[in-house]
Amino acid sequence: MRVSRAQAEENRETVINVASRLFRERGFDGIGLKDLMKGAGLTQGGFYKQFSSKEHLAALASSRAMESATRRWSTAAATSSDPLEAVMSFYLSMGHRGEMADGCPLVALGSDAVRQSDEVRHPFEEGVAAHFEVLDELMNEAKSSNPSAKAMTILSLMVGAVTLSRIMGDKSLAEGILDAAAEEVRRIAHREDVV
Amino acid sequence: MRVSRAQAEENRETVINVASRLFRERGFDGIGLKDLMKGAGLTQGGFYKQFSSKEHLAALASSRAMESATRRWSTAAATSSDPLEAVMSFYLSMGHRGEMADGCPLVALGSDAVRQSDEVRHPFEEGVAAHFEVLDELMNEAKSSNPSAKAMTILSLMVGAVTLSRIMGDKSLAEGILDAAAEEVRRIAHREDVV
DNA sequence: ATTATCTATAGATCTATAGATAATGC
DNA sequence: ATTATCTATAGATCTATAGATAATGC
Repeated sequence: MRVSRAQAEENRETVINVASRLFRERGFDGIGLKDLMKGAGLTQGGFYKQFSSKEHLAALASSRAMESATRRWSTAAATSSDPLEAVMSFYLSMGHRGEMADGCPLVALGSDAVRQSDEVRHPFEEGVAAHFEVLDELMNEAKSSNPSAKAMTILSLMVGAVTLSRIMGDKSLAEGILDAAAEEVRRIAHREDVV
Repeated sequence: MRVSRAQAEENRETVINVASRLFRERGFDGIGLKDLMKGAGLTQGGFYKQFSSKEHLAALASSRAMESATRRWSTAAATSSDPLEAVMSFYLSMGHRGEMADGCPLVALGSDAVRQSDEVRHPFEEGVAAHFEVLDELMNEAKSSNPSAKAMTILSLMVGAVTLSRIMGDKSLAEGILDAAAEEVRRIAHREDVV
């Protein structure tokens, strides 16, 4: 029954990773501890030896999901000659629209996050700030402690577009929303700043 | 105990209205039938004489919330000399950011709606289409069966901006996101279409 | 000896139903 | 007589806890 300390740590990580997917797929209230633990190949009873509460796991899972999303943005940006196109080509795609579990947590859980405790909402807030930074870097915006208006606008547009796209059952309309957003992001990013 | 038929119908309407507020405030899973009925001054037991299931009430409440949101847009547009500014001045405001229960259902329940049954998701889909139409009318876009790219872009941006604004605890950043979105909406709406 | 995980369960809460109650409507 | 709403409850599920089990770690 007992496993090695290394295995136990690995199990804990697996639970967090599974939770980060399942919360995005079904919502914080849409999945219970029994199924979360089962997803990691464990049983419910061990949960409270690993985590202090479901809420705490939600915070850890949200944090991990947002970090993974930020990493996906900066990796795409770093490995392409056109960083913005690289980000848009996965984010504003029908593939991303259809993939809840591995997609952007801001889209999958944005409206839920607002209703959660500060402990759970905070990772989303940090993640948004991190996304702003990636955007400002890839657009070569002047370094500042505050995000640029461009970065705030582009992220709002991208998050909103995927959200609306998922709501629309009509596939061609869903795709139209993503394409319209992509075209607009290009204009915003390439516009010269005027003072 | 029994009330008149007219009063019964009025009670049913009250339950739907209360639900449309409470679902936005706490999420579909965040409130039970007991509290929903109590919000209308009734008890839990009468619920199933009025509605076939909680899910059905969620569909009715979502439909009502989206209709009310669409009406708010068209009323604002119809009673101002600058329709777009009228819509933006309430939608992209800190007041709207802080008011979950009466605010836009797309922001309050957007990510939840995607996970719900078609019966519940459908009112959101209809509501998005209705918002597109209001936007195209107030921008005097050529009448078409499909929404314009401008309408799709503007709604995506506005929904995304309020969502991110609610996630950010930092008030001045939250306001910055709304202001940046407003400025961009103006540019998009006033841009001449180029072919 | 310690401890990671298991089975089992307490206690709360949730949706849905059954049947009683008391007013309306014919 | 009908029926809108009430009280009461069934049955499922959820979070959290208790204590048993069997492997690790010293």
